[in-house]
Amino acid sequence: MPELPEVESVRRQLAPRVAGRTITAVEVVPQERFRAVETATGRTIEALHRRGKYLIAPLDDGRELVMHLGMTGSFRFRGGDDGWVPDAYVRATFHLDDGVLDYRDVRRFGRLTVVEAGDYAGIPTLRDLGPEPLSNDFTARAFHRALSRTTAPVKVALLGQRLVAGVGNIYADEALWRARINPHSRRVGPERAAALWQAIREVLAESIDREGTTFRDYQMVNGESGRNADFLIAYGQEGRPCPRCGEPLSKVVLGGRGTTYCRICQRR
DNA sequence: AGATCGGCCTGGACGC
DNA sequence: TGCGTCCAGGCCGATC
Repeated sequence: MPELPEVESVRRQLAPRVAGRTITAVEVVPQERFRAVETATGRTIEALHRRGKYLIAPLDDGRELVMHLGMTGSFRFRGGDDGWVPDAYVRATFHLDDGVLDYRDVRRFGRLTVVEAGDYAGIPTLRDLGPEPLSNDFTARAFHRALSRTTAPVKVALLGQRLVAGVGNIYADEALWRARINPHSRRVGPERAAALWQAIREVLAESIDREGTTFRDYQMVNGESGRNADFLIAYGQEGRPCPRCGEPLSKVVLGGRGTTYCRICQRR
């Protein structure tokens, strides 16, 4: 499940290979979630940016190719030495002036679309996206204010993308464990908010350094896995002893998402 | 307007 | 072995 560190790792591998390249042809399965992608034909990709879990490629005509990997999306180049051969799960293919790039997505939760630059009216999560957690726009003070304005459980609020961009189920559980905050909490005071702010930045930065977490499906452009899975303390670790207090970690469903936490040292 | 919930989608794990 | 059921979850749209 690509979250910010995984998408950033993809961006870092993809950017040098697509920036400045011209799209000579596009093949894409006809689906609403791939709307207007074929109109990128003939355009040159100027750069590759990331906002939250979205990849955004400005084109040379004032539009942007916006990409979201969903749960199982990945990009792979043909003809490299990584052994990639297109399979039945390729949903789109970009023919570039110097190579062929496949978009593969088993579960089809991903999305590719072309919009006027900055016009995200049709992509509500991107339109309403919160600050980049590793930028100076993300401050503990503003994070606490934003948290105070919502009544949802803090875990659900973190997944909403409006308080902060790019946090998904893995890093929400990791950050809440690190900050000792109960995922059900609907009120988080300034000190605990500051601890969570710090924990979010730490878990994301550490995972980027390890090129992301491969738990099931995530793979990089070169087909390799991220190295952060071995360092997960909470996500997917239910029943294992909490490294702080030894209590077996509990699993509940919160906001429709599996949530693993320590009921002792993340007490409400 | 914000909170909540079901649907999308498919492979893999599990039970019988 | 094979079949059925459940689970994973980011986002979106409908409903409360």
